[in-house]
Amino acid sequence: MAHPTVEERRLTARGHERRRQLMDFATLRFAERGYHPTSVAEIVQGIGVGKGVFYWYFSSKEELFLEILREAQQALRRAQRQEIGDEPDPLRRIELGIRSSMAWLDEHRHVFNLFQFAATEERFAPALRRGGEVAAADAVRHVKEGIVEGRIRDGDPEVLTNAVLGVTNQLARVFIHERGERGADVADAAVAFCLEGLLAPPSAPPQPAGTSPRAPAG
Amino acid sequence: MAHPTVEERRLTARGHERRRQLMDFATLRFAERGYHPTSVAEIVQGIGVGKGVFYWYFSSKEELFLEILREAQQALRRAQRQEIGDEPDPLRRIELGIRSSMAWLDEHRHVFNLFQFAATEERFAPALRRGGEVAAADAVRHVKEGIVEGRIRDGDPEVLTNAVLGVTNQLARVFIHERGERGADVADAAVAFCLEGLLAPPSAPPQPAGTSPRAPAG
DNA sequence: GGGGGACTTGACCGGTCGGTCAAGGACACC
DNA sequence: GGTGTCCTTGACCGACCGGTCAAGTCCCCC
Repeated sequence: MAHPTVEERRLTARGHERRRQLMDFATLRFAERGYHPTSVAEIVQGIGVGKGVFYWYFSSKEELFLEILREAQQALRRAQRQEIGDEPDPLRRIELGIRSSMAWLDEHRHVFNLFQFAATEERFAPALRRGGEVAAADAVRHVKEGIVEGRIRDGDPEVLTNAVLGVTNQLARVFIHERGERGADVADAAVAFCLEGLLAPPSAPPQPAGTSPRAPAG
Repeated sequence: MAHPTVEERRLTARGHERRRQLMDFATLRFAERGYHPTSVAEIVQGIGVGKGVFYWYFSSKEELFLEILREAQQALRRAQRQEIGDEPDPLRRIELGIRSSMAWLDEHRHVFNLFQFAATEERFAPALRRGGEVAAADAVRHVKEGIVEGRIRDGDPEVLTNAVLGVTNQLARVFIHERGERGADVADAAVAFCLEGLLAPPSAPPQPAGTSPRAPAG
């Protein structure tokens, strides 16, 4: 056989570098312009190489996208694990999960669109879901523990977990991705909402309309 | 001029029917297979007409998509307005907003992917955002009122609103769109989470580990 | 019946896209 | 200088796609 399969090709250091270069550039383009509108020709032109280079490192455009997806999910998950460490408190683990996700999405803003797009196309949705479910399973465990300990109110752990994920995603998308705010600040808000919800604490009885709406004592 | 522009064409009843047929079928296909992988040829074949029919009713595939998007946003918003009516209580308005969104997304499951996809492509994102911001602005008003009345805890109204939207979207996507559960049930969970958050009510002091995690008295 | 506008057909076109491949470096090691 | 492996080139290909249009058909109204 003339050539080995792309998958079983042994790359030199220079080869790995090119591969990285292709993946990074493609990620940017996919995120900015979308997967389909970004052609292979555009990608190779962007880093100034011939088309053959692309197909030396990836067997298809689709495979490249799946690879990018896989790597991003892995990295996000790794960031979470590292931040959570061996924290024993389940509530605190959830908080750390939110904060690390926000931080990671803050640096890597561009991958947001990729996740979002992947969910909308038959070919990519399964891969995205597989990764997402694995990550969600971790969080569900923390929630379950929290319920058992009586720290988290009773309810379906999967529902609660997804609610937390929803808050995190939406706040990240709107305030980090669209408005460019700092991840740490957004994380504070997300944590507060997830823990306390909307309601004002019952210790402060409902005030008659017209009183100062802000914190009373500065 | 031989033909009027598509936009200024006067349609008979039969014409409106065809237009509906095209939009409905295209919506399904776009949702199932994605916008780009769905060709115009596929759409017209699906309803058994020639290609010219498509371009009699729409000036381009892109315009069709934008039209579908616009209509869906309008319908969702209308459903919300109708449900909320003139309810005076801001918290209840938020709740009704969540419930009506869930109900609408329950019947129209397919449009979910369209919104998601639209956000990932340059050409469609602005249109999506415009519609989304208008709808969000309503919700922000309710939250602000709730804060003023002391019913909602202090915080940036936009953040709180987006958190609620995030919960709604995520729960709708996972439990309605992916798992096919009933909208009403999912709405209950979403409302509960948004109001109360994760934490167990402080009235019940943290129990020593090992006690019954479920409601104590059935 | 005939005139005209609403609608339909489907072959056709230009262009682009993902992917191939024969050929040719670059570099290492003998 | 020869040999082999890793890498690169870019013209080329077949397929498909969005969009056009000349030629109809249908049907209502005079």
